[in-house]
Amino acid sequence: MSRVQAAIDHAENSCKSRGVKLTNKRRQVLSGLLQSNKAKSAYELADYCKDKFGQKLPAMSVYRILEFLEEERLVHKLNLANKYIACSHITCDHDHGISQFLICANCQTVKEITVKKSTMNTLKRSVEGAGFDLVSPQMELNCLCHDCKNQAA
Amino acid sequence: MSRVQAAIDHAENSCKSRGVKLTNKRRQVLSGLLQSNKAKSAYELADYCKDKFGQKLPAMSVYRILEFLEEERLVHKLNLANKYIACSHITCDHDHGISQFLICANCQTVKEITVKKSTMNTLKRSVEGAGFDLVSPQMELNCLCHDCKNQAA
DNA sequence: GTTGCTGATGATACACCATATCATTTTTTC
DNA sequence: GAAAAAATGATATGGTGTATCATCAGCAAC
Repeated sequence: MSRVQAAIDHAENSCKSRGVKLTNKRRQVLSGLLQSNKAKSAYELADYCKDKFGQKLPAMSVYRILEFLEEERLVHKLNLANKYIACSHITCDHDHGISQFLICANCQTVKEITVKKSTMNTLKRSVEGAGFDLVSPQMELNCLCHDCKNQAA
Repeated sequence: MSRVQAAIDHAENSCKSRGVKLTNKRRQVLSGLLQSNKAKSAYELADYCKDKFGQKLPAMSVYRILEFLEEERLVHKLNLANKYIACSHITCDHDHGISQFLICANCQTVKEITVKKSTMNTLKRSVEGAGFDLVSPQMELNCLCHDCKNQAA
């Protein structure tokens, strides 16, 4: 079974156990995100669904679907790029730590990493010392992946 | 002399020594950013200039001016919020470290802090271990300032 | 001083991301 | 199978940003 199919099956079960429905359209959008490791915009996903499944999908619906998938913790929104990616831990059963996103500014490839708790705690203390609270310890870091870096060189 | 005026004078000298011109419009946009500590969008700055100086300023010009001010290291662009702020170190003569931005998700107040070098190095190593390079070690952190947090409570 | 160059600004059009609103369809539930 | 709820469609609009071409201001050289 493909990695994508495995993730979708997992998502299906997760939704069922939470009493919500992974409808056909929602599955299509999720698969669009799963089949690559690049971040995609809502409009790109609408195009993907039209091309791949032959069904026109209005942008409005894609946004609603992405919102649903976010609530179910199946996708993440990357505010830095205004794009979306599948959560890389869909198939994990265990609770996972806080994700940090490395976004390649050139090719949009995204890698989800976990930063050591102690580093995040240090950061948190700096922030609180300045009179602010982190809304979410999820950071988005503007990067270049090594492929793009080597190409540029 | 007001804090704003001091910063503008400093910017003026800095531009002169770099052989570029801080024109009237550029000064107006910069003053729009300096007179508050909130992040502002290009369009908000255009409105500000129109209201305050009675001169219509097309968005296109504001973007060009912001680009100029960024190159002169007088302002920062916050990609997370699609807004801009004046650099909080305009009036410093010394070179300063890498800035991290705390952005209040509610009121757009921005605080520019410096994180310890060792913390940033740890982060950098994590990123490089994942096959990416930081384009810029400038992070933008989605926060709530304590004022907004207390209001919400 | 006027010719021509350069840098700065204006005007217009357009692309992309996102949401508001109301209509329609599909699915549940009884 | 009718009423209620959930999901999706259609349309309009707003915010951010860029591409492109035109115009204007300052300045150098003759």
